[in-house]
Amino acid sequence: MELSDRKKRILRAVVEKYVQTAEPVGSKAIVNDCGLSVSSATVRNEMADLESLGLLEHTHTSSGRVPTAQGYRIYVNELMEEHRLSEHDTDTINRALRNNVQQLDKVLSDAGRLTSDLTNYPAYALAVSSQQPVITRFDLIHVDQHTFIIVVLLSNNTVKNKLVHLPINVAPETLTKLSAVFNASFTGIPEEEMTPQLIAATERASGDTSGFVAVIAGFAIELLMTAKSRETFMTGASHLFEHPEFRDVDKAHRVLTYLSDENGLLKLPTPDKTGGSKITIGPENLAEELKDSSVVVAKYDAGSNLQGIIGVVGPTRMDYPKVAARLQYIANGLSWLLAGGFSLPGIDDSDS
Amino acid sequence: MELSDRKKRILRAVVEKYVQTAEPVGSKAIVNDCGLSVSSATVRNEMADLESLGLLEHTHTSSGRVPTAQGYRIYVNELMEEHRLSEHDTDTINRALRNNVQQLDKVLSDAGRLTSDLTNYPAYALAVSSQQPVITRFDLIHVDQHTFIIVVLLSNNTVKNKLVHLPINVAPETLTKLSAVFNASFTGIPEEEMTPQLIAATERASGDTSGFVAVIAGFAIELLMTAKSRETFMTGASHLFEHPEFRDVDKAHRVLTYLSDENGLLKLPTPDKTGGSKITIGPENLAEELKDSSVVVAKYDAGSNLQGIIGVVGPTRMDYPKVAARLQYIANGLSWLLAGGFSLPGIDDSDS
DNA sequence: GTTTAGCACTCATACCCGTCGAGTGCTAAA
DNA sequence: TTTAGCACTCGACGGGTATGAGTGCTAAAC
Repeated sequence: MELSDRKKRILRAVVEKYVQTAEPVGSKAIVNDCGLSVSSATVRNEMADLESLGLLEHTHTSSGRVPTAQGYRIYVNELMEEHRLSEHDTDTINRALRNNVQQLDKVLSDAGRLTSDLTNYPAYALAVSSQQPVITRFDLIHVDQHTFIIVVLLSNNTVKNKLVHLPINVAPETLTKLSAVFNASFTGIPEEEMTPQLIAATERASGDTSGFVAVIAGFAIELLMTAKSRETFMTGASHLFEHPEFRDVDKAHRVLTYLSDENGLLKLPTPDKTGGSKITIGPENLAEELKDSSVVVAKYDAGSNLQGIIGVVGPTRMDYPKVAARLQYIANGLSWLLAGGFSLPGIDDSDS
Repeated sequence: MELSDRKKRILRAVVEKYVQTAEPVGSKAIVNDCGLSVSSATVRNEMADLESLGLLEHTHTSSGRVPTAQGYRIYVNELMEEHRLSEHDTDTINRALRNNVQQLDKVLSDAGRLTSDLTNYPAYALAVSSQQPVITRFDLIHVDQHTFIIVVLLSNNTVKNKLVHLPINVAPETLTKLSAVFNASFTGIPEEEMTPQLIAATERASGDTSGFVAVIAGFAIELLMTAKSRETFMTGASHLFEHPEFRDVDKAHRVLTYLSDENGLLKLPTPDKTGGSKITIGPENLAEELKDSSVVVAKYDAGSNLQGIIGVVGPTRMDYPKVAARLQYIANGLSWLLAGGFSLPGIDDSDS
């Protein structure tokens, strides 16, 4: 089915007006606003056609029309124009990126917070790891008699650490020796190969009788297990209430509860191969709780396993061009920043 | 003013019934429930007295009474009994603590999440640092030709790290040398003493011309600045909607927005010296947004600057004894765990 | 054939009003 | 001091009516 030009213009006008006002739009308003040189009656006829095509709908006989999910879909696919971000927008985003993305193991939460702040929707962030993570490096740092720090570099380029107190004496030399042992025996192997046998063997090899090896191995296994399950983050919940469709407390509660649950977040849409942002409208969402919300996602990719997804959730009545453009810009910025663009302020280093 | 015994019993009954049902409670219900051997008329008289004392209130002439903030205060101070946690509760909390508190620099978020899950209220967590943080130790870990990791131990026992890419070659020996330089020049000094002069001097001393020193010093300053401003975390927002007093979207929105803002969190109540949990009821809150909500906070303390606050926010109609007991138990558990109770599973290590 | 004006129709919203019931305050008796 | 009785108040609920926006349809105009 191919829509006539005039139908397209009307559909587009309905979507944009509705996005703006949150009120059903009538034929008269269309004529006034979008400069068609026909009467409202003509527009009414066209709108009736659009309705029978399933692109608009009526809550009741009278009172204006509202786009259906399918209507939004056509709008997103065919009618909307690329939103050009204003210089002010790009400036704000650039500044926020520079100032807020700090530690690597906080990328997720920083990215989420940023996305939410800059789009005014609740945002979620997911870490994507294409490969099974392994440990690439161990370090044991001596702090005092009873205390040391385990620092572990994972293959996805994040660094994890743990401060350990032991009731026994910890000599710096022991730590040096142990870290060599660990770097020899535990790097590069996935979690399921860290068997009790391997640990026992390492314990024998290092002559450790005080449980050091067991503690460190335990930490390593724990890390790999949590790194395997994708990490998630959600923030900006309060933005939900800025939209009249969430004045229904139960609806808001449902969506919020869904977003607060890690398992829910993992089931949210992910962008497809093309790399652009992806828009999922209302019932296109798999989750029952989001059947009348929309999700926009984009992907950041700084190579070597440092990849992730940022997305926002809002009502189906959403300014898709604007949100998609901002999200994409943020994702690109993150990619650049994480790929090393941040490491030396003032020196441009934009490889890979 | 000292209340008669009967008045106390009635006030207590009103509070507890109202907490349970969320409906104004009438004189008849009191007689039925709390086994007083007087008629409802007598109770009515007593309630009228309590009202003129400002402990109960009426929305309108008819329909039952509701405790005022002052009524709750009296209840909390004088009438409520210590809530004994069931074995099931303590088991759940213990298990959750063991399983969820992992990395030291995630204590805040883990503690918050836990608190929210176990109390069914939105929870907040704040890190408390009694002293100005300084860096106690630097390590530079070589990763590959262009990449290394900065690991920094702060005086508050948290570990921060950053992965750095540089466009120039990074030799392992250089890193070893530099880390010695940094450990000599930059440990133990607060942020405001990290002047450009000091950095320039260090740069000269180490013979560095490629900007290493500047990058690392920049990171150090950034760290100290963020560590100075207290860290905050909020989670469990969706629990707010489980309480009928937040069916008013605007009210919920106000509270949520307040809690989502770091500056808001920092102004929330903090426990006082005694160490027990502290309860702040309705208008006792400084923040306008929380004038009809209540806050319960407790403090965890694992010595040596590893201290923090966990708290929950809910309607004034809150089961104070239960919430306070749980919060206190969680806080104690955290203290124990962070003080080293976790380091060697199976070995009991409950010093400091 | 397409467009337009006119008109009857529909439905959400707001408002008013009477009823109902829970719970009170007061008074007079126990 | 306590209790029973009674009038009173006020929110919740339901139905009836007015209002107004915006439609669908039809017949005339282009």
